[in-house]
Amino acid sequence: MDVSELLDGLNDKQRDAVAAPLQNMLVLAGAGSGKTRVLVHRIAWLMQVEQASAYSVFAVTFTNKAAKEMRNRVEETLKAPVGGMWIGTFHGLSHRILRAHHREAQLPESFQILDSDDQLRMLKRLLKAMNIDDKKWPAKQFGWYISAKKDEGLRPKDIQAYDINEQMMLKVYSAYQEACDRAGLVDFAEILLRCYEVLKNNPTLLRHYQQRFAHMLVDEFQDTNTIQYAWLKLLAGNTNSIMIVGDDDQSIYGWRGAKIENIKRFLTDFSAETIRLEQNYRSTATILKASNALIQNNSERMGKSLWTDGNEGEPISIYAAFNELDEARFVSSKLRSWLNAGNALQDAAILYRNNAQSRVLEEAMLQEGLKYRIYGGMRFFERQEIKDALAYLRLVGNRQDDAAFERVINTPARGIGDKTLSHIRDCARNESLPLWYAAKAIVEQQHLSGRAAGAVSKFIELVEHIEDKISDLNLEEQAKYTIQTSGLMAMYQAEKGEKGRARVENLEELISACDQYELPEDEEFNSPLQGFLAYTSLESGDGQADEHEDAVQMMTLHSAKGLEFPLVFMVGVEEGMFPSQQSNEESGRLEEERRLCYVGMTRAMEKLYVSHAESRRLYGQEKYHSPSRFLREMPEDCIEEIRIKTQVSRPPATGRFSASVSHAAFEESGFNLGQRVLHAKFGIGTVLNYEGSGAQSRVQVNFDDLGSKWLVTAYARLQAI
DNA sequence: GTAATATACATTTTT
DNA sequence: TGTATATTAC
Repeated sequence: MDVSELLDGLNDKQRDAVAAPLQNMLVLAGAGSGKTRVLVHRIAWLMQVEQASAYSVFAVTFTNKAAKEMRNRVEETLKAPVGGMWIGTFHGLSHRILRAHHREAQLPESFQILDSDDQLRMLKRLLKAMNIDDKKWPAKQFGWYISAKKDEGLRPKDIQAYDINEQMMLKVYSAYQEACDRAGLVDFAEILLRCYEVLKNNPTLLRHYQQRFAHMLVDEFQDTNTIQYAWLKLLAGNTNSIMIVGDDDQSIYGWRGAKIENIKRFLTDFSAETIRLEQNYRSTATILKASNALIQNNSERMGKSLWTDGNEGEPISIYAAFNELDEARFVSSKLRSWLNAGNALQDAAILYRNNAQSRVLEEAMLQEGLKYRIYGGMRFFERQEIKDALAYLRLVGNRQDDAAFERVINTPARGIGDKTLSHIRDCARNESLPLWYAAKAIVEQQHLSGRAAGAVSKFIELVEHIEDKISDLNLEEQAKYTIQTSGLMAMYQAEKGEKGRARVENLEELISACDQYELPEDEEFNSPLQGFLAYTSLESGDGQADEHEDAVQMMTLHSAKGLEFPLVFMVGVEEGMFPSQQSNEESGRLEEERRLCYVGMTRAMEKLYVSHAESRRLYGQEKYHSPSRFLREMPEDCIEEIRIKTQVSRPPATGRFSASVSHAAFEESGFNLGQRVLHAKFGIGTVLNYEGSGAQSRVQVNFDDLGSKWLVTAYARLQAI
């Protein structure tokens, strides 16, 4: 392959990054500036020009999807498979190191991974055992605390608890950690922290990896947290060249520990050069102009301004809806026109701030007969039936896995109730035994009633039988046999309705996933099953089928990061929704909300619609939100206010919460709830409610002509009739 | 063990 | 308001 091909079609800045000398580098890559392309070409360049071996390349991403894409594109570019190259997620790569050095990490060879759900169950169990009131101390809080501390690289011994609250947190953290260690379990944060510690405490090992990975690349660096940064720094050592790619303006995960300041820290810690990619190949000039203007309201930016040599495009359309139903209907009708104009639905996306907003939209799509696909939600390997099956397989491979034991001991129901279980738990705690061995001991010591003892020993026999039987089978047969013999299949087959059918299908899907699974050759697993189990924990499985069906994409703004669509709707752009209520001025999270808005806007390639609703039913109550400040931050010449044509025009556009009808005036005027009233524009209706006081009061009227759904806030010009 | 009823609670999410 | 989970009743 001709080396110059690697630089062809790149702009100057991209070329600078790809062909830079071996040094530490920050590529500040704006949205749509071709950063993946740069990363991929850089790897190819290292191999072709710098004679780097595939073994020396280490590339880190946050998601499996990104890792997969990078690998594919590298292979495409080099026109050859690249074995030996480490491309993966922070967790995936750390896990790989832990597997290879489980002894140094003080983990059993068959250690298993706890996902957040497992972690929560584990904590709940622990809290019960420790007699901690679940009401006063919710398990979730502990989970959050533990993960946050681990993300900071802190073990219980590193933490000083100054108040009672933290003392409690610490106590549970310690107990939880002990329980995990005993059971050979690691949670997500533990994977990173444990890997970091292993490397740090084993200089020889560290040197080995430092020497091997001469070329490190990191994607989405603005999302790294403390431990990830420390881990990278450790691996990079003093001599390796590391290229990080990121965009401080797209940092939207501060709430889960990401440290935006890691980018700046990198510049000093690694004395790195900065290259800015500001040419955008995605959006129209108008969309970019508005996005740039918006993000300029943030302080402490590293500074970057996107530009394009493309078309100006259409203005951004802003729609003020009466309420969330109107908003949804607006979106669906626009999508209908889009489809009728010969476009594909899958080229359109609806973005919202929180998942709860999807429902009304979903209903509107259904009504309009438009196919849609909602991102997020339950993933394949997180489903109940799948986790049940995996728990059997885990227990077969690792009898110490208490989490798996708890999950399947009475699934399907085999007459082992709470009482028997607490016997087992007590014994396990007293003797410091894994639950499995405690159960065995209890049966042997005949501490149980006949029936319970029978049930428990039958369970023990079952697991041992499965282990015995599947040892010579291939992975697919192992899964099949386990799902059948455990009785899971029968149990879900007996479950009636659509749900049961779907679960059976999922179990079958799991078996075929086993069939398709390929054990990575260069990773150290003691069995294919071991590899598959790790795979299911680290790769939650994209889940939904029908991916090829033409459908509108619906997702939160967060999950839209990295994607692009010709047509984008950003809905619910109201104060209190976006920026969200809890991200107000005092919280110090406003800038992150603004970045989120920036991310949303820059998803749009051709056309962007932004909408807000004047009234919105939220948690059973009608809320009145003013348009988001973000709307005001978009330059006027980039936007166009639109309204749909109905017989009814909108209420006055501005000052709508001010005092045309004050509370006092309203009462004085003799209006009552249920009163029939006439509005100059909306016609006749019934007064439903009025609330607030003085200049803030609002009157809600249900207008006859608008249908019962149209609850409109009428601000003035009401006449009693 | 399941079904009915009470209660809490409600950004954002990958691994 | 609607959902997920906990508790209680059968």
